[in-house]
Amino acid sequence: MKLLRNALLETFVAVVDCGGFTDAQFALGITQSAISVRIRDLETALGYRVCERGRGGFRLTERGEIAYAKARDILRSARDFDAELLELRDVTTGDLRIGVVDAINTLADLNFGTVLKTFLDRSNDVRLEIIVASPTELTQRLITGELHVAIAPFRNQVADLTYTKLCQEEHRLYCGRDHPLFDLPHDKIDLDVISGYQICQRSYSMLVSPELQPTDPKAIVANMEAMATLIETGHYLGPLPVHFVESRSQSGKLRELAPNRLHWTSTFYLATRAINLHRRAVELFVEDVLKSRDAHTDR
Amino acid sequence: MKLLRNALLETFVAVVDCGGFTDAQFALGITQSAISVRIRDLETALGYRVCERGRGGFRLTERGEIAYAKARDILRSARDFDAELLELRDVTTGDLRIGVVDAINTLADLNFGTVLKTFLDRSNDVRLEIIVASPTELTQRLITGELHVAIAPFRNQVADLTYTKLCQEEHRLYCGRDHPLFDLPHDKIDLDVISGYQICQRSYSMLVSPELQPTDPKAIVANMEAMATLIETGHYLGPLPVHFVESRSQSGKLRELAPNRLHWTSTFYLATRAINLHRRAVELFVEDVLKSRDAHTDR
DNA sequence: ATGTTTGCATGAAAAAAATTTGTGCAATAT
DNA sequence: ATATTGCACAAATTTTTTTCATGCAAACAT
Repeated sequence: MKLLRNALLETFVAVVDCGGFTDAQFALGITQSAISVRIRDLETALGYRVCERGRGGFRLTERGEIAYAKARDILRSARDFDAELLELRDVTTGDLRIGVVDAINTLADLNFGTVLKTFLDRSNDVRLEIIVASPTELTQRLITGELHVAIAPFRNQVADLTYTKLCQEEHRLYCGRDHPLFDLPHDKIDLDVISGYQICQRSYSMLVSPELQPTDPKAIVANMEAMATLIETGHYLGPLPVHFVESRSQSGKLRELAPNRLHWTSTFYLATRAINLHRRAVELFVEDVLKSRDAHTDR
Repeated sequence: MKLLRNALLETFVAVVDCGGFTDAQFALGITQSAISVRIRDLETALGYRVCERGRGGFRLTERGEIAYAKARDILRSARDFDAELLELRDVTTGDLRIGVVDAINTLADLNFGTVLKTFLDRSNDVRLEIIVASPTELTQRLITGELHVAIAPFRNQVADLTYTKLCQEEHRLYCGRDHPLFDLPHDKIDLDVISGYQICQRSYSMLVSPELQPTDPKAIVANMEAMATLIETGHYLGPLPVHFVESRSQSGKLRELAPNRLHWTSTFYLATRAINLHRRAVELFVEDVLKSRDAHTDR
């Protein structure tokens, strides 16, 4: 059911997403002719052309770009609005837009997969959307309402959001099989030795201790897989979450460096805007996350 | 033109505002019968009853109350959305919702009336809405988007809003004709004498100096007129803006107390959310306010 | 009590709006 | 040159919305 539907805007967004009228037919379930009329009506109402189309290809106009962005936003709000009104009865429905950082699957203490399963097992008709991004970006998207909840190691917490501590993640420094340090005895490896080599940085985190912070890192990655790949080249040292290394049974390909001295923990939080808790779907998901957390800490 | 119109919700809100179907006919320009069908459709879509109606009177249900509040909010957003898209061509249109504190008309350095006149003289088709409330309330409404701009002596400024200094307002302490202090010579009046009498407080401001702050004030008002009225009873002393007293030619009815020692100034700011400046109407209004301010400070 | 008025519901008819069908046109690909 | 693709448009059709006419029940007046 759609309460705050709007054919014109939905058509516009669908057409842009499909890159033209022809494909949007199937997405919208109406004929190309109807689409043509709708876009014409939209443009008449707005008083300007939103896109160039025809055999020459499909392209948004300058104003069309702005209108598209705004239209997508308002349609998202409209979906959330619908969900809020519908959830006044007891059904759980609407969007649930979750943001996470990457490599969260193997975080045992969180057990993201199980949480999702628990949530979905209620057999509700929630439309799930999972976005992977950096903590900074997740914060931004929470504020704009693009996300309902996010799970990440939030370092700088903003006032508009509420954070709930979830679990710890342990990071250690690794090197690959081809790296000079791979076969060196433990007692020969100290901070001085390590700091002689290139360290690959995580773009959004400041995990590595200050003394190892290279002034001008030669490699920066925004993804855990990419970090592991770079380390495996043997050209870089780099920090990785322990659970990530173990789960990939890469133990043979990577070596921990100075495990006693070099390990950092980052704290994972669940973040959300208070207003989102009015949404039943959000409330239930948060409940599931916390239940999972407590199940782990109780042991 | 309405782009993101929604007949069902608009009908619902209109019906609530009109207190029933019969009056809403004229507000909406459709027959009572059509309204009946629309409300029925809305309730079918939502799955619950939003209001009780009939000869017994009109009353929102519990869920209806919530739905009404949400519907009004989303319709407001929808109007703003329309305006944003329409203003991509060069017309200035849509809502302009301005918040001010009371007794702002006589604030000469601001000249609110002239600013409004300047704005309206552009003969645009902006729907103006002016809300009078306390600074705290104005701040709240700016954040929720209920207001686009506000002019008030904002004391605690929040991060989400941007403030621009406008002008100063001078306050002094006054007493009414029937007050014991009205005829006392100047040199007999000092802080000690004054603090022996009841002082009427402005509910939202902390203007009166700490030493005169009664621990348990006997009178609190949230309105300048009310403050003046109370002072005129002769039972209270109270602070008033100088321009306010002068403009009402109340000079004879009120007396300044210790004008040299007891005067406070509050600073007026223009506040807005950065996002609102995307609206042409808002941008132009802000421009007008600042132009008026500069015209005064230049002299 | 009884009749009247008020406020809303409902079915049928009418009006309005949106969609499909069928076709044409222009730019591109073959 | 011919076929194809992507869209526009007019007429016909379907769907939705509104009005009209009427009914009903609760409140009100007498």
